[in-house]
Amino acid sequence: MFTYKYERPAVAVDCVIFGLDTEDLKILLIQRDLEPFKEKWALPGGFTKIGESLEETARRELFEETGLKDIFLEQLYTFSEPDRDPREQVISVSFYGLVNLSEHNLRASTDARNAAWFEPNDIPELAFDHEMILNVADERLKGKIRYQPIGFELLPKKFPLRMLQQLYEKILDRKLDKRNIRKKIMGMAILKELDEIEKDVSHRAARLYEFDKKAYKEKVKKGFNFEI
Amino acid sequence: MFTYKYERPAVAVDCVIFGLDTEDLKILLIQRDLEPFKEKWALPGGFTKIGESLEETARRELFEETGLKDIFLEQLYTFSEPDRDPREQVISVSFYGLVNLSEHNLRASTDARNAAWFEPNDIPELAFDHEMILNVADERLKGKIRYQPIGFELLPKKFPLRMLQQLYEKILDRKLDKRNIRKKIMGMAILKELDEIEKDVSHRAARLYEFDKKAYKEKVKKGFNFEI
DNA sequence: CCTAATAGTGTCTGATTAACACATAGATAG
DNA sequence: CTATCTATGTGTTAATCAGACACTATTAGG
Repeated sequence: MFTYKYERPAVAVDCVIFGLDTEDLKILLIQRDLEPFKEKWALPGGFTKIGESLEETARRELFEETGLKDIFLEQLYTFSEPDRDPREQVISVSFYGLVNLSEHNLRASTDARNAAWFEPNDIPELAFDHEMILNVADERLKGKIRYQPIGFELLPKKFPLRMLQQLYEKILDRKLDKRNIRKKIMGMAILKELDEIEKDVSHRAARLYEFDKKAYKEKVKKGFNFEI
Repeated sequence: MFTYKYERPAVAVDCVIFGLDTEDLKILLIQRDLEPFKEKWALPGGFTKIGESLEETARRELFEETGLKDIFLEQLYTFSEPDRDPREQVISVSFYGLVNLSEHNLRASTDARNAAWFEPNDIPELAFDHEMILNVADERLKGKIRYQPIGFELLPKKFPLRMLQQLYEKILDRKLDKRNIRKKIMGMAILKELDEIEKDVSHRAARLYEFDKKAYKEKVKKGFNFEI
């Protein structure tokens, strides 16, 4: 038991994890096994422990609840409406994360909680104010992906240009011209062309590329700005 | 006294307030009157109380410590390194704010704390990790001012176009062409031309304008994007 | 060998941005 | 009242960038 002179809110984190499989951009949810909102789906997360930073909390909870680790994770926003949790006042610091599903698998959860990927237009009713958090994350992703090369976090390490184009079409929600986007991205010189092509496709195989982080960072130092 | 089953961090807010006077973009600091860092300069802020949101905490502390109220204020980032406060673990949710000094005055502080405006290149050594918070706020302001019409928060209600140009030159730290920036901003049609001109200037007086928030919001609905 | 599917590639047009200079209004000083 | 000073206010041109657009090449599979 711990005693303080003044009343303190609890502090938790919630994570909005976007994952790209072969087709769609999905959202990672877990099913709650405790009250309140028992059985409801919710964002993965949990209470912070003394001695850890909030990002550490987020990564720990994410691993405990879903098995995901070593992923791209950034702070999103801190939610603090006094009544957002029916039990007592809980401040939630939210994070958003990006993973490519082909290289990160959900494992059977140690907490015996269901974890699953949901399509954006098939999200169940969520616990707490998690729908609002999800919306904020969605807007942030849409806004940020045009100015920061975070899209590559959603793609496999080696990817064909078609996949990059489809990703941007999905997130920005409009068609892009193949030639124009290739021109643009190749003009940036931040992709490494590999001596490898796709396998197991029933048509002409495309060349594979990978994001050249080193080249990107060098260019940023010289004033380069990513923009799609 | 309040008792909890698990140890909890304290939760505080810190505010980075940018103010524009006739000349420079300044930062609002207060001098601490308590340990730790007694006598040192720090960002205004304080601990949150149960029942209020963090933005409410920020506005309350800002008013108590500096007399400022009804200003533009947005959440910035949440800092949570376990050792950022030498007393115990304190999570700081930071906000940044914008005011124009000609229309908001610091009042004698009820807390008997010194509050004062500092030039960016004349900031004293700060308490805690406040220098880092300040840097994050600075970057956010630089990044955001190009895509959101928040610059008007720093200007008086009625301003000549020269002032707008100087503001952007100061924040973006480069010269802008008078004709080009006028063309751009007038092309947006988000300024109302007033039937008024500057007073008390020792040269030809310039026409005054004001930001037309209503027109701006209408345009945003129709897909307009502010950009300078 | 024929078909189906996707890869890969260049040009033109319109729009946007950046560079650039001078006449005018009003205040001040002699 | 005249000269000077300071800042206002205003268009054009050239360069660059973004968007529209269509065909040939490669591979797998039947």
